[in-house]
Amino acid sequence: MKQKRPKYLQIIDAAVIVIAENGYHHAQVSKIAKQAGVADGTIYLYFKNKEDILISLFQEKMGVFIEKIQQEIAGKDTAAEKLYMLIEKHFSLLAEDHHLAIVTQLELRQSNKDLRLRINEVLKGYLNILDSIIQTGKETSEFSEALDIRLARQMIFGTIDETVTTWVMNDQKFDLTALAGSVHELMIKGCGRV
Amino acid sequence: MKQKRPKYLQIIDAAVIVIAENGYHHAQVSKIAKQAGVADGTIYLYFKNKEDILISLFQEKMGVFIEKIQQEIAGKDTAAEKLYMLIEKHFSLLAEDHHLAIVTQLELRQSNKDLRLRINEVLKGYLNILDSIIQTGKETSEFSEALDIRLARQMIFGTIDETVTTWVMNDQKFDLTALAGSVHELMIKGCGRV
Amino acid sequence: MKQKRPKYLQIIDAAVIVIAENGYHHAQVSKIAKQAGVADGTIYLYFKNKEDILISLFQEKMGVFIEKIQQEIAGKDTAAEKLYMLIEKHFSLLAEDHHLAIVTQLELRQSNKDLRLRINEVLKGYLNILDSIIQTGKETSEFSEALDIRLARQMIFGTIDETVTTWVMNDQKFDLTALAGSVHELMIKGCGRV
Amino acid sequence: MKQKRPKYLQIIDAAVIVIAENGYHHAQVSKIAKQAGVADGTIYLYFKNKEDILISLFQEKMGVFIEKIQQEIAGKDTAAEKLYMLIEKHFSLLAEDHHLAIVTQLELRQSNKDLRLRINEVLKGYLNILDSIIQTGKETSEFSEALDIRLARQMIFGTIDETVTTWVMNDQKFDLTALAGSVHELMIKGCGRV
DNA sequence: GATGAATGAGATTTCATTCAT
DNA sequence: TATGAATGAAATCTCATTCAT
Repeated sequence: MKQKRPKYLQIIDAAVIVIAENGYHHAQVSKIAKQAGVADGTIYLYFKNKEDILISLFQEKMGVFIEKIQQEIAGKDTAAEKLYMLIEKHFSLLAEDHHLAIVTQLELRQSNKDLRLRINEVLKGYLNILDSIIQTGKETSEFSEALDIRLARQMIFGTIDETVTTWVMNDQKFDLTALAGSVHELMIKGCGRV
Repeated sequence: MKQKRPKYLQIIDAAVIVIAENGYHHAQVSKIAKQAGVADGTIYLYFKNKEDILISLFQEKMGVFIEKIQQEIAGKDTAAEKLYMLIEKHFSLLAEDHHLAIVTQLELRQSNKDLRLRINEVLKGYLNILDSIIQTGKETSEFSEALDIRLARQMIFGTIDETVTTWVMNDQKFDLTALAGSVHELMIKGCGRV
Repeated sequence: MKQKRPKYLQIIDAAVIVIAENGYHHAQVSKIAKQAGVADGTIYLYFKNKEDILISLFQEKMGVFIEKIQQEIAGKDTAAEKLYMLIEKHFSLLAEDHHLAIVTQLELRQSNKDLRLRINEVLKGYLNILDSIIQTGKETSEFSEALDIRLARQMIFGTIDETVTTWVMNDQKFDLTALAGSVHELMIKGCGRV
Repeated sequence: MKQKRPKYLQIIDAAVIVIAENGYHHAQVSKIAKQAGVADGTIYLYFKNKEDILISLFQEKMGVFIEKIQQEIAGKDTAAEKLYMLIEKHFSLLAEDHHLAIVTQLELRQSNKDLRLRINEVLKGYLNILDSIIQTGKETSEFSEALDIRLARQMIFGTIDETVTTWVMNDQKFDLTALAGSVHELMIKGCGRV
């Protein structure tokens, strides 16, 4: 018997769609409720307030994101392979969900400082994966032993993020996933031994 | 006789301060007017609307930014040296103006999609410099001939931007300019020949 | 076998506590239900709507109030003695139940005009006792024969009510019951023969 | 040249009318604005928020109230005469302004605890006049030297207030001002020497 | 009788922009 | 040019009540 999808997820998915299609500032609670097929007030049975929807949205989606990436890289031996899977998965997961891509790359960044600080907390889980890949790479001598982990992390995340944002800004016209190889190569060279 | 500073610039400088100190969403036109020492209505003699203030702000400040960077790299011979100056200047110019750093890295990103598209237009001038450095590097064989210019640009800009944002988010506690060397090294390795 | 306390009274007592502790405007039906240990919907099996809870509360509590006062004054001979018992009992009954005092003196007065008109209906039972005491006093010539019953009633009720309200507003810090004698003296002089 | 009536008073007068005619809970800011002939937003140029309108209303009206009463009693010699003027003026001022009477006796009492505490602050000015009349009466031996000032004040204010409220509740059908004499007599007897 | 998840109407306040002076 | 008082649209959230189980 198919279990009824909990309203909690129903609302989060509705929020992604509404924000992606209307923009952060035009994503009224009433629109989200309508999209989710519930009454306005029902939203507040599952979320404390509007901001809570957005944080939960990010946590929920980023949680799945991190989990999938961890599954993929667990089976890989080298840091280079792990990094490739991370980039490839990052690109493909967003390429598969255009709405989510718009929300994470453009709309959620319009939130205020407080919200962004809380989003950054969630983001730490992702950055920790990156750090551990880099650390592994240094230990196996795949990467330069002089490599500053924080800088390397900023390079990798900054490059990935900038690439995805460019792709979204260009209306997702080119094949994002196809870039994984080249981006990976750049990163590996940057991290690599001289 | 010293010319009276045009109100236009007076208002832009006021906007930078008000946005940096109050945040994008609390930077009301009336606050900017007060900081600039003019009446609310006066703002509209110099700017079409609030969005116009923000775009003008970015144009004005980015214009100076680009000009200074171009001056610095004009005297350098190699692509590597040019890239170093760009990174160093990028870091030092923002390190010198904390208000501006907050505005460009955090606050202006809360603007809506339309405004950010127009900001991206302004940003192109900066990215063009980057492209020409990379192109030069490829022509002189400093950089790999297989290097994808767009990807390299995204790596360099993404890394610089992520580094500055991290610095601002950490309340500008560490020495940003001191990172120029390490960041440059990473970029050069990423762009370099195998 | 002790009969199970009817839910009806259970809910009324819960309402007194919730209103006293949270204030009239924060006394949601759901809070009253929780305090009473029943489900929200159960409330509506015993009361027509929220207003009905409040009126019933006042009826129930005022009924006991009137009954006790009538018992006390029945044994007294003179109007003066009857009036003393009324004042003393009025003060002592509220001094014994701080929650109820807050509800009747402060919170229930925030109700709208309609509700207060209906509360006034209930109050008439009390005012009738007052009227009959005054009438008795006039007949026995304890009180001035020129005494206007309605005015005398307003004086007595107004004074008692104002005194209790002052006591509640001052966080019930002084001994309300101890004032019965002085208040009684004032009233007797006001009502008395020249 | 007739000076334009300040918007501040215009809005307060509008608030009295709207609250009297619609009841406290249906007196939306937009209704008050419409009645005052200004835009909704204009209200907030003169008042911090809705509660501020109500407090200002009470202060403004009570200020006039107190001033007029003080003028009247200043010319009187005995405490009894002063008390008579106070009662007579209290009744007549409210009898002249039915809207205001409804607002002070019924509607404003529906406000929350905070607001009522602030209203009580304003009321103190009135109660101080009462206290000084009673004090004077005691000093001139018009009143009993054993008279408790606080109790006497509660009797007088309680009786006046209860009388006015009864009058308002009865749709102002009887002649309130005509009661001044009888009420005064009651009070004087209550306060008087045995 | 009892439950409690779901409903949906309704109002305060902000702030970019205008325009008469 | 410069002013600043006035405008008015727009959206979050609460909570009394219902009804399927």
